[in-house]
Amino acid sequence: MLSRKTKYGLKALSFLARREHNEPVQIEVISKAENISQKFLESILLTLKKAGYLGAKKGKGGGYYLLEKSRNTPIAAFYRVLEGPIAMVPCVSLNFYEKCEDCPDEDLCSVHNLMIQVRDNTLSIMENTSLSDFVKNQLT
Amino acid sequence: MLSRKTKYGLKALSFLARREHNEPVQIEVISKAENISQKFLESILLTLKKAGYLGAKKGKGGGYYLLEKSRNTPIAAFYRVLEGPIAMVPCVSLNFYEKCEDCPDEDLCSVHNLMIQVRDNTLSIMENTSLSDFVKNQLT
DNA sequence: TGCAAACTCTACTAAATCGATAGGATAATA
DNA sequence: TATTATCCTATCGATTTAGTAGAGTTTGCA
Repeated sequence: MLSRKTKYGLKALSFLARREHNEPVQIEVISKAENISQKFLESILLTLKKAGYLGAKKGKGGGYYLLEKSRNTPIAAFYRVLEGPIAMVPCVSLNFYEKCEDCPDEDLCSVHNLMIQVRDNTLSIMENTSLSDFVKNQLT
Repeated sequence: MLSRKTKYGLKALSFLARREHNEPVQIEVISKAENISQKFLESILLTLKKAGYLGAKKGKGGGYYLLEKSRNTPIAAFYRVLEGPIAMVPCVSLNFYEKCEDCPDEDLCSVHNLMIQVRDNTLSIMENTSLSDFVKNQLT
């Protein structure tokens, strides 16, 4: 299940990407447009900024803005920052690998082998969908 | 992320399916073979029994056994019983659908549209992998 | 009949995570 | 220097997770 954090983060990115110009938008504007608790969104946008996907400007006329390169960034990248591993089990994670304590041999674990398939499929979608693509199939 | 409950449940099903005959196996045997806390496994197997995938026999020589039809049951079915929805967001779930409060129009939500793709891909794997298939690619 | 084996069921708990909220610090603008 | 808006830390209640404890029930067997 997607956490609200990730969902809200993607919606906010989507909101910013739908604008033609990457100009600062106040948190309040995004939170109202997307029906997200403002304080919660605040921390999410900060995370995305620290990860290098958003810029921020303080003071009057300030806000968060999309960094141009983020338009070509795959959703997988945002997902990893917001949610963590894409894999359903740490032992098949590419970026967050961890061995299972209970499993002596991964190659013989049926769960492991199935989850590799699931990961590959999910990954192929998330890696091949950029933020621009993500936003493309909708109006406004 | 897969919960331990689901992971253990699938491992236990896998253990039972790897045996040729569907004869009762004590919880203790499964828990030791698969390195699962016995008490925890107890409740998981009970769940799978109540869902109609396992049989149980009490007393000496008793234990849990696989119902033959479970061999042809897709992993998706076990997953739903153990973990819940396969979809990452309730608004794209086939079996556990719920509308998002924050989303006025699902068709215009980029998260919704992406998660439909992810769901379809994951589903196609889990619906097309039976317990027998699941176990096929391993020894012992 | 009675005992032991094994599942059944209810209840409880410690720890972690989630989804926020509060409030002050910092920086930019006018 | 006052205002605006992000930055940052800390806290919190509710829920979920991963178990544990222990008594109850059914079955097989001597």
